[in-house]
Order: sequence, then structure tokens, then C-alpha cells
Amino acid sequence: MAAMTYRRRPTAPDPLTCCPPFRTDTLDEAQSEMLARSFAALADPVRLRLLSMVASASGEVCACDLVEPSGRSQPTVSHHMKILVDAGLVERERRGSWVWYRPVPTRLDALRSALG
Amino acid sequence: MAAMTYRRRPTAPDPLTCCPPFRTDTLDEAQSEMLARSFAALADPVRLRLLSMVASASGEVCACDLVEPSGRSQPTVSHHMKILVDAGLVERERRGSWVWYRPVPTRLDALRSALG
DNA sequence: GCACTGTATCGACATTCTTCGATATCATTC
DNA sequence: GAATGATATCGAAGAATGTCGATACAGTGC
Repeated sequence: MAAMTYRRRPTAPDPLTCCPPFRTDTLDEAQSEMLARSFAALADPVRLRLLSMVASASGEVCACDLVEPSGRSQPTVSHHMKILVDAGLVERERRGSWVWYRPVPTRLDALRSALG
Repeated sequence: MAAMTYRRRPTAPDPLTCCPPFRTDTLDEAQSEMLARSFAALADPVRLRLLSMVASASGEVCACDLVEPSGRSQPTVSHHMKILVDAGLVERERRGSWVWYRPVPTRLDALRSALG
């Protein structure tokens, strides 16, 4: 059982808050699930640095230029980039042997507006 | 060994990107570590719903009003609220038996600006 | 003091995540 | 075709996380 019953509930400190204490624009389960997945992509320092490398680059960045400055192995970088791509924060394009990454600004904007 | 050496490096698609592909404003390790901790606080659907309850409330919310709508046990809610407080996203104040939570808008603004 | 109630902490378990070495896949070059 | 190089996937180990029941702590009221 998740809930717990409280007998003596506090009185609201302000007449304005007499109504239920949450507005109706509280996130529902589906919304919070989606948002949490997006923020989880940002919840790792290595991914944040990789994202900042991609986002601060003019245009795009080659995967081969992410391994050494990130200080992680090539499989680890590939793993993290996949998470960023799956989250929609970064776009991936293969050109020949190399893979290039581009930021997706609209997706970052969406996350930013979710915080406001 | 984390890095891997690449023999045939691709040529930049644009003369403007002749310089090292990352701008100098790439996040350093300390910055990314801090930011990741903040985003990790947002990387759970239950915490996002709790935060939205607090943020959308006019003024503040009693801890006792978070348990039932979150669908989690009282210890779990307390655990999640501690994470939000430690991340600086929510302020905690005890008044008598009850605990009240308030959002910290400046902290949310800081995270938002980190995305832009 | 004692009884009661709201909140926090503890211990344990299951799940998820980060990381790497080994290996597979894809593309180029010979 | 074979050989080489860039990237992705696999498998496993260790760490971190979410969850709850049990319990401790803090405040109220008698």
C-alpha cells in the first residue's frame, strides 16, 4: 500500500490556497515518464560533455573526435551517443566510414520550455 | 586505455571548421559533474510529478499532500523529496509536525539556461 | 510523563546504468 | 577477393537507483 492516512491535516496558510493545493496542470504519468526519459539522457557527466562538444561545434562533429577528449573508451562513447540520439537530442549521419553528429536545437528547446 | 587512435581522419566539410572541431566553451569535468547531478534529480517520473505539484502550487505544499497522488509509499516520497531538496530545486521548511515544500525558481532558471 | 501522528532513516532487494574488452559490422583501399 | 580502419554490439562486472516494510525521530496534546 503506497498511501498513508493522515488524521490532522494542516490548514492552508492563505485563503488563496483553500482549494486543492495542486493546480490542474500537474504532469500526468505519461508526460512525466516521457520527460524523465529525456532528462535521463542529460543525467550523466560524460553525455553532457559529449553533447556540449556536439552543440558547441559549428555544424557537426565526427565520432572519431569524441573519444579522446571524453576520456572514455570507443565502445563507451558509442553507447552514450546512441542514448543521446535515441533521446532525440542529437542527429546521426554516416558518411563513408565516419559518423557525424549534429545537435537538434528544437529538442533542446522543448526540454528548456518544460522547465519553465 | 580509453582513447583509440584513428589513422585516416576525415577532412572538415567547411573551411570555418578547420580549427579543432569544438569551441572552447565545452563543459569541463567539474561543470558537467554538477549539471549531471541536477539533471539526475529530474530523471525520474515520480520526482517530476512531485516537482510539478510543488511548482504548480500557489506558494507551498505540505508533504502530507504528496503521498497519495504520487502513488508511492511515504518513505519513498520522503526519499525523492530529499533528492529534490539536495539538488536545490525545492526548499523545505518544517512547521510543527508538518513539512512544507516550496519551489526554487532561480535554480530551475539556471538549469534552463544551461540548456540554451 | 505517555500516547499519538507526521516525517526521516535503515536494510534489503530488484532493477537499471556505466564501463570495458572482445568481437562483429560496415566502408574504403588495394 | 583480402586487408585495414571506423563504428556498433555483446557479455560481464561493479556501482548506482527505486522501492518498500520496519523502525527511529520529532512534534502535538493529554
